Amino acid sequence: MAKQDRRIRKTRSVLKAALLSLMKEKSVKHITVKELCDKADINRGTFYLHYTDVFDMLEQIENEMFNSFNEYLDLPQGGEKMLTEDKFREIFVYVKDNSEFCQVMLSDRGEIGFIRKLIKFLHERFTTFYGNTSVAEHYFSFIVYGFLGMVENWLNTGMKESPSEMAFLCENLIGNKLKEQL
Amino acid sequence: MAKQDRRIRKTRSVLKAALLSLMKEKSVKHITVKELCDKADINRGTFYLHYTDVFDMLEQIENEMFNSFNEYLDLPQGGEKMLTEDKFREIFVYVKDNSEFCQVMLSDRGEIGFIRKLIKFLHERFTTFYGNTSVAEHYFSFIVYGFLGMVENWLNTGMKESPSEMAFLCENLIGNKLKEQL
DNA sequence: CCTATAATAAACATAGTGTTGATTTCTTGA
DNA sequence: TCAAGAAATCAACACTATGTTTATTATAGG
Repeated sequence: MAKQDRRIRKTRSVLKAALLSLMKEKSVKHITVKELCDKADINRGTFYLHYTDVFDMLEQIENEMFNSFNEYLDLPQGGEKMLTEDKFREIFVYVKDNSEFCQVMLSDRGEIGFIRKLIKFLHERFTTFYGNTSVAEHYFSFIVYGFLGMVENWLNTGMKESPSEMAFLCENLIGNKLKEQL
Repeated sequence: MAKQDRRIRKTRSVLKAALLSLMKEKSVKHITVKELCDKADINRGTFYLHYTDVFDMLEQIENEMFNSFNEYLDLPQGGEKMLTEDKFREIFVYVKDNSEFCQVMLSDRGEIGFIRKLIKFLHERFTTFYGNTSVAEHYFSFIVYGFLGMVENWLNTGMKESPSEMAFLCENLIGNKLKEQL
């Protein structure tokens, strides 16, 4: 897709900043188009040129984020996509670079669609280890959600460990110990 | 608390049914007080005698659910509260008995506050196994989220396994293998 | 049966919504 | 650099849902 008009980029960017800022104070469900536009100093009519409502806007932002996340990860299409320690590290780097956004979106001010998209995203990029029995599926869900839990905990405890350290923990836990045991 | 007036119970119950029913069609964020009351055949003014808005209503329902869940689980106050296989089974029984509600609330039509409350609930009722180092905290989050993942997967695949079977899987995974390994 | 209280009905001001048309400002590429 | 096209603004609009109030009716429970 061609690069879009600078005015469009600017409008969306300032609206995005305003939304993120408001979401630090209150849940997205209580944010109105009016106050968002006031905050961003954007004509309300302009908002409707881009989005249908606040939730639609958040969803578009989420989708952009997942697209950039996907490009960044650069996993081979089709074939085996099991995450290696390197890929785990890249994920933690990405999360750290977007920590402000991720933290808000995973908090109770966010919107459940983000978590659902994230689980789906991870689910598609982890590889099942142990066939496709229903038990294996349960274990697999356990691992995917568990990984999300570690990311969330890392974010909420100030990201004290480096991405490499976190990747090591993940590889150790998911890639080795669980694999041996299950 | 004393048992409340039958009319109150009836009003709330019919509103709750209407909300759940609407949430099967659309996300809670798009449900208005008006359509909810129309569906429930309740005067809109009556709604405001009980709740401030749809989100407030959902939150009250969530809280009632967690209170009943907590009573049902009947864990000893204060002391060690590590979940045993028996308790795991009880959780799956409870989820099954409330599967309609749980499924909607965990879907993208639900509200993120429910997941946050649920994680918090589980977090408080699992016992940490390995001290309180930051690494242990990460593993602990992994387990709590992982458990939620298994519950969600079980719900979304038609609850084919019995609660006892699921409890066995959990105990095996969380109580034994991970404990030995970490 | 009586009293208290919950639910109803109707009306109201208000705020936010979503859209429109005319106008101004800005961007881009020739 | 300038012209054409597109985006943003502004003001106005009808509309819908909100939240509250008042008077009235219905019902629960002692």
